Amino acid sequence: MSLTDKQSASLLAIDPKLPMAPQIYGNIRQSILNLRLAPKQALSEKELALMLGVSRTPVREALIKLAEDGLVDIFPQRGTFVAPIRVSEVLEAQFIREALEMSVVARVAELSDPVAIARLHESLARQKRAVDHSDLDGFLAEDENFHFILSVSVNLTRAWKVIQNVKGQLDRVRVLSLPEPGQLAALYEQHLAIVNAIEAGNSSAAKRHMAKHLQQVFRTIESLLAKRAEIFD
Amino acid sequence: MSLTDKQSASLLAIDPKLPMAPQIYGNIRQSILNLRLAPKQALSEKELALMLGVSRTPVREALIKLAEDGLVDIFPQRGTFVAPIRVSEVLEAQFIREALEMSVVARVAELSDPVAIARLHESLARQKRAVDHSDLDGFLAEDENFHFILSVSVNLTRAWKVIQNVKGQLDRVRVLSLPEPGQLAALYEQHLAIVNAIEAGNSSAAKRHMAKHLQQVFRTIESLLAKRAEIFD
DNA sequence: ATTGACATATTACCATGGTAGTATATCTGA
DNA sequence: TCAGATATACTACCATGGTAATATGTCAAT
Repeated sequence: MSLTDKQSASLLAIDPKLPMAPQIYGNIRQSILNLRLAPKQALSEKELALMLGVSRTPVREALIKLAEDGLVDIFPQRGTFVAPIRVSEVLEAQFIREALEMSVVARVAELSDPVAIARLHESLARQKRAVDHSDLDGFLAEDENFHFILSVSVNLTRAWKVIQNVKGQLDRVRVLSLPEPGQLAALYEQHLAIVNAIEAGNSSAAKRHMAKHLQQVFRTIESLLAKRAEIFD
Repeated sequence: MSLTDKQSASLLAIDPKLPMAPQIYGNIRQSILNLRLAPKQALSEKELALMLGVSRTPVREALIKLAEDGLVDIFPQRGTFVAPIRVSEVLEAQFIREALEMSVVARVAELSDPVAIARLHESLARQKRAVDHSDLDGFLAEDENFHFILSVSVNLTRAWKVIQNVKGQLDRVRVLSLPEPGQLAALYEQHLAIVNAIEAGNSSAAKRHMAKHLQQVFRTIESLLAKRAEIFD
């Protein structure tokens, strides 16, 4: 199927004053993560450039970065395709994220910075509102922000970049399971437990709750493998 | 100072049959890591392309990737420069590497795969030879391989990529301290302790030795900050 | 001597054309 | 009907030219 058929609406928001390559990257990335661009869908430089109203060069740069994220596969002289969801890569992304975020949250608990804790509580309040309104997109954005606050509060911006990169593989799986009832509330409760452990300065409890939180993905994969086999490779 | 003056010899090994951008990336990266390209040195697309006998496009792609690694700073419409060694980024790279490699080595110890253990012993033997011959470059290559074996033996190739990326920040510091006498032998002993813990299936001991091993960088930074202040920012 | 305005040079960024390599469709021969 | 050869279309990759933004050097005015 051609890209143009299904995609023309969402990919048009490019501000010509700002650097184009990062905008294009974010644009395509979002479309891949929410599965509007399906796994194995072909992505041609030329067609994307035409749709976005830019030249092929910044599109190419965006695709290269997506390939490093493992979200697209580039086959030289053959084509570029949205990467299928590979279970092994999802599990590895989970491994990396868990290793990093457990170390991060331990450090946050050790420092026990009041400003950071206040920010986390503000985030929790916004999450609660999203849960109560069943605002899925709002919750997802705030979930991202919650984990961002954790890393940045202990000055680990590079670690956050790594987490964010591998998180792409996980988000693509999670978006398939989150609409199920009760999921959002469960995630909120886990975040709350993490913050409570941080506030108590209990780093080992913080790590334990974080691990439990992140390992949600295992249950998700299991149930999806049966239902949506076609999007896996 | 111009690039052309000091760099013409080392940057010329480009094979035109293979994709150029990755070759250029590795080429420049190596030169930055061994400090032949000094921190704050200007790198212009045009000049690098001229020296390497290629066009500016693949050079640009290589520089973008190096910027993501934090090894160069790109200032749009102003110039691209070798990044100064920023202590905060070195420490964060250390944090990330430690979090990941401790989780990796724990998994290696839990699996206790005989093939992996054999490979690690072979690597140790090569390291021993390099130490006995005071072969610095040989040891560095085998050190890289040793850590590579750990990740790959438990199928964590993406984790290895992340480790390798952040390791750049650490290598640039380490290359300044490694020629000191006794350093190589100490690293070998630490590798040996790690393998022994793995062989015993003792994952917590493996983690402990790995942490001690990696934290060598703290002592290095301390001694360098005094002696070579000009390469820090 | 110092400051401000202006001209020049240099930069990264984007657009676009050319090329070698690969897949697919079409044709040929049995 | 089907296998193999050929032509066509498509791809990512590289080369190169144009452009707006920034830095630097020059010179006049005070």
